Amino acid sequence: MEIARRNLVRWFSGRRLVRAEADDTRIFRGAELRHFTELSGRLESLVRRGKYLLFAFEGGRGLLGHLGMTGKFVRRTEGQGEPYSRARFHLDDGHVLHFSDARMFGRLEPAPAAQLRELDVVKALGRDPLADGLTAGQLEKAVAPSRQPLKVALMDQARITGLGNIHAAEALFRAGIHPSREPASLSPDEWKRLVGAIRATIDFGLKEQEGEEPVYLEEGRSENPFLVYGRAGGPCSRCGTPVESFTQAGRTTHFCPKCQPRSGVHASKPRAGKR
DNA sequence: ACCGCTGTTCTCCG
DNA sequence: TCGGAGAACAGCGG
Repeated sequence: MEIARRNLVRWFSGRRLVRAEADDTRIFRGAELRHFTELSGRLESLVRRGKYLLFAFEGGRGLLGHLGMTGKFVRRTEGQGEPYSRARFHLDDGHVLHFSDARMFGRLEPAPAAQLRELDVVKALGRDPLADGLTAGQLEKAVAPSRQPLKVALMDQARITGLGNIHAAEALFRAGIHPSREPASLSPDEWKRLVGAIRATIDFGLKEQEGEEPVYLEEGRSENPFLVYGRAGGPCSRCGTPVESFTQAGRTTHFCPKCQPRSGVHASKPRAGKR
């Protein structure tokens, strides 16, 4: 999402939106299409909060954007097609920015720019490690109260925002902490390692995609760039032990059983009032 | 050809 | 309230 933001800022820089048009799909979340097609002019600001983008256009109009699973912004030239293009920004330099999204889990919801931060889904977001900074203490305060397994708690956008399934697994691997650990059981040193690992995971992801057009995991890459995600059955990149996977809250979690030992894991479901 | 997976929320139940 | 299951949707690989 941060790469998408940087691309959009660059593409819009010094240019004007001369025409916005789109297909009427669920990405507009029921809003009237004219609220989108009325957008025009300069992009005055583009702020990212977690996985959301807050667009502010000249004239006070705005958009709340989210890529969902398969959404992406791509730049094409006028007249050039783009598969699964759902909405298009025509710029005054002959380029067209497409919001392309096969599964349409993404969102491009028109709203007055001044109100974007007040939308419920935005207000509900926790601290953003990249935009706000994150200390070990802040991470602990946000995540330790969760009764969920640690990886699930890290993906809870109301605690800290921005981590999805891949980055949560990658951060836990870097920190050497098992994804099923009970958040309240982490030591001060583990919180410190985890916050550093989150930062390293984000930095790695940014560096990895720097200057690239948005790509899917499988496109344009011969090889999985992640340390543990998607490597089930294969050797751990650090110790060679076979990587394992299991399901947490409906998502697949990958981890190395040796680098991320099971000590301190949830017994199962901790019951209140145990002694 | 079918089945089971997929960088994400959101709602509906128990 | 919290947490799990299923839904929204379409493609891809085994």
